[in-house]
Amino acid sequence: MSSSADSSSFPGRIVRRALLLDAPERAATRLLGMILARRAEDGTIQTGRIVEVEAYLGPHNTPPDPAAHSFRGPTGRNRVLFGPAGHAYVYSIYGRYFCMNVSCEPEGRAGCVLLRALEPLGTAESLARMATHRGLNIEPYANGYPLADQAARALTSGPSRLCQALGLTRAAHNGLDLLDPDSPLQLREDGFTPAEPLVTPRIGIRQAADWPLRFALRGQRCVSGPARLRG
DNA sequence: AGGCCGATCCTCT
DNA sequence: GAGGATCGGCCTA
Repeated sequence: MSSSADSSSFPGRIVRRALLLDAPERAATRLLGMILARRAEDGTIQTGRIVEVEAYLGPHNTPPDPAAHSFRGPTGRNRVLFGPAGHAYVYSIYGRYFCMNVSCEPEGRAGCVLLRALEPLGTAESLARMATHRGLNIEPYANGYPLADQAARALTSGPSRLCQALGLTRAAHNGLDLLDPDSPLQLREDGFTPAEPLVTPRIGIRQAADWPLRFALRGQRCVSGPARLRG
């Protein structure tokens, strides 16, 4: 048998739910440095370290967050946000992409954290799988690390890129408990301790465009956005 | 029933 | 730096 640990089990250990039972700004900074890990139906896994996030506030806040999907209360699409902390909220955008959030706060409060970028992790085989998911040529990934900066960014720098790389869809992943050891999509931690994050306004929104709710790890190559927002 | 628009990405200039 | 793809969801009527 030549099944490497990488392709059969997730790295690190499951995150404690208490870390996410909190306001989105605090949950967001705690998510930085954690690992998002997905097990595909064929048993392979794809993983990345979270390097950029954005907080979206629930409608109970004053003032409420007009950029949040929960702004106008529960709907069929956003109901996961009003449920318990630590679940995946995956939605489709522009008809062709998905974005993924982590719900936070106690049940009834709809705060959440958008995952905007990952540093890809894993073996060459795993990186190549992510490249295939992204529709990229696997050749730059077939030898594993070190990955060129440009190749790493092409994989997982951006909220919809990371969903593509990990094969995340609304149909398969929306509502999953990220802290359940049997879940095919989990949040893990491996002892990585990030420094104080860069804090900026959120990207790509029109409402509340100046609220400082984007958090990124300084010096991380996969952080998205224009240079001045990448630390 | 219909219209509008987006927490994006990619291509081209 | 700008524009197009593409469609589900939410709002108005």
